[in-house]
Amino acid sequence: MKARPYHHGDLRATLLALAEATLRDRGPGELSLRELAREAGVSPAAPSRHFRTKQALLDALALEGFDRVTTAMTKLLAETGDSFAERIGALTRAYLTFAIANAALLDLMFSRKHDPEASAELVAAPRRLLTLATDILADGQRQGAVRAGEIERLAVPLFAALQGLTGLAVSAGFTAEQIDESIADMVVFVLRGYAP
Amino acid sequence: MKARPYHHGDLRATLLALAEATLRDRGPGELSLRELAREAGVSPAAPSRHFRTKQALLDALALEGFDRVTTAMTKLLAETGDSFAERIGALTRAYLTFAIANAALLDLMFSRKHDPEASAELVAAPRRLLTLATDILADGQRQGAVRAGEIERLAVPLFAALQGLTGLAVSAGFTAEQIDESIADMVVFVLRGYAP
DNA sequence: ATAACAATGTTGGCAACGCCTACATCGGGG
DNA sequence: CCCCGATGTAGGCGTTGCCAACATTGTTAT
Repeated sequence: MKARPYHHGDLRATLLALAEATLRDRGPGELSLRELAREAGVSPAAPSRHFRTKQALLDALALEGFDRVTTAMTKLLAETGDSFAERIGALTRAYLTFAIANAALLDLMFSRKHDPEASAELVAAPRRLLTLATDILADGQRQGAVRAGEIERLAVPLFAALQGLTGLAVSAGFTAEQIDESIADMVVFVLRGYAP
Repeated sequence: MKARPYHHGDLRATLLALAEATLRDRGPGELSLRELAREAGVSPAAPSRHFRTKQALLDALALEGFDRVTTAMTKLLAETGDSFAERIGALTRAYLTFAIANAALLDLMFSRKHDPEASAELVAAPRRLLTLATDILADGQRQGAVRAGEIERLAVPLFAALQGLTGLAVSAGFTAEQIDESIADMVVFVLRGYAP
């Protein structure tokens, strides 16, 4: 029986979890591979087995973030009614909730700091998120709640408003009440913007 | 006469200029005080006279960015007609133009990495930018182009859309044509959203 | 004039960091 | 049973941000 086995067991997952914790409550600048290794009780060079570079770890973290947010949102949207207004509200609420609970992670996800052509996955991940919204818009068009037009182009203001709202809510430290208000306002704004 | 005088002359301004250049074309991660000093032809510790810490330099850079964008936008707005639609269009165009030309700088300005309470200036700087927009909204209300409501709250979707659009345009690498399209779309969207 | 002074830049050094190469240890498949 | 790939360790290189002590300059007061 060893106090500390030579092999860690699941270093990769442990590192990702520790990294996210550090990211959340100490900021991205404080994230150091060596310190992660220390916290995991492992040698400074061990993480390199799983992430060849620090950026690789950040990319993996971002990818995990995209997975989490898309599954969370698809799940919530599945439990939501079919009306365009309802779905826009659910979309906004879900995204804003995630953004506030994972501000630093979201920053990381959209920071254009990933290597030039990045991993193919990191390019595809945001697209799945995007599709969630374009699908809602397409449904809205079928229901007559959204005016005609090319979906991809119609979607731009929606993305922009959503992404911008999260930034605002986080950086301004919105209270729960302000969040509710801004979601309601945003839904009204979007419904009017897309009305035929 | 000395080839390199002991005193630099205007190290502070030089450092800021070099830092912005580096930021623009090599990214924020590549910004090193020592390298800036090297490029300025000065000893590694010299910058500390003007910026006690690296973050202090970044804060100064962000502040300068806010100054530049607000003056650019106020100037452009001064040359613009009085109609709400015109002013919203000019606002959007001006901000988007700046954002695309100074993507990394804008990132820095809104990165919530500035020290907790930051310098008072860094808190006030975004507010001046914000006021530019709220003033337009207030004018719009007087003209009857904007529905009634508390300005600060009404402004949230506008800020969100504006800020989000810049992020989208930069990260997706919008072409000049796409930029024009998205500005037009955004104006329509906003006008509908605020119509009484 | 000149002495005191604050501002500015230099030198040297510290600890931490990311990353690299070579080696050690484990566990599972021939 | 043994070998081999996967995983972790050891040690080291070059760089970084930051600090303390010292040097140089321009100004200001006497």
